[in-house]
Amino acid sequence: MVLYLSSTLDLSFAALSDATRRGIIDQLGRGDASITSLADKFQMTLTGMKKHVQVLERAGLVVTQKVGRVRTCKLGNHGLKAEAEWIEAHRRLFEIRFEALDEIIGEMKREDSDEPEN
Amino acid sequence: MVLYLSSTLDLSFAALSDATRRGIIDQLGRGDASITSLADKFQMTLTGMKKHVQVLERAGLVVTQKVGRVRTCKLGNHGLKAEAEWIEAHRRLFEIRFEALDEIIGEMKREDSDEPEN
DNA sequence: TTAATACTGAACTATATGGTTCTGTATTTA
DNA sequence: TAAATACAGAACCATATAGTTCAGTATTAA
Repeated sequence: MVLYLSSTLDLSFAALSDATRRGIIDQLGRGDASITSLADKFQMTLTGMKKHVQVLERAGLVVTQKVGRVRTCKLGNHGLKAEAEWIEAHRRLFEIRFEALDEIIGEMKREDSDEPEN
Repeated sequence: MVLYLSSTLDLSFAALSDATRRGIIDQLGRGDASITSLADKFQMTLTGMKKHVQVLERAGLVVTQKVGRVRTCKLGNHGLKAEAEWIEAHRRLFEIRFEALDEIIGEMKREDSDEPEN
């Protein structure tokens, strides 16, 4: 289980690290969209938007298809499963650290109340 | 709920987009570590490791403290909550798209079986 | 007190990101 | 057929990342 050898996580987390791209995902959740309509919505040049879409595509989060002169973008069949799993597994890890900390604090308090109040 | 205006998600997802940094988090889950020990573990120069730790620190995932000449790194009280929430919310979004797709496929099949087999 | 350790910071390299403009091409629409 | 639309791609810019080396400082150990 060598989680840190996955380059798909590299690509998807990198894709999600930009607010515009997270916004594109939100938007595509409401319905498919052309590059132009996304560029309008996010006030960006067509070329700029195309690059964002490419980053999302490389990560498998978005798929596109060109029909005629319009390239339509939609959410991919990615599902964010591996990402959710990584995050959940490591949330537990962070929690464990705090539980350990709580124990230490608990012990300190117990020791404290054991001591005679002089 | 303008999710795409959060720069904390930018920082944390960017921090998580590198395999070495995800590995550092794994390692710190097993116990606190100095920059040197992490550099050894990940076969990297001290300076290179310090940069990775700084990225994790900026994202709040790791905290460090220098005692004497040793800087000790530990997991921060971050908890990956916002990240988990974003991912979970959007997993549902991807699922909805597929449910919609399933419906379409279902309809296609029904239409198919409705048609006389000629 | 000298030597080793652990870091800090500057400087450099190569590559990626996030954006632009400008030019060209294919497809529609009028 | 001519004009408008939608994109593709090259080139450029500034900044960030991922790494290095090299020189310095502060601690600790011998």
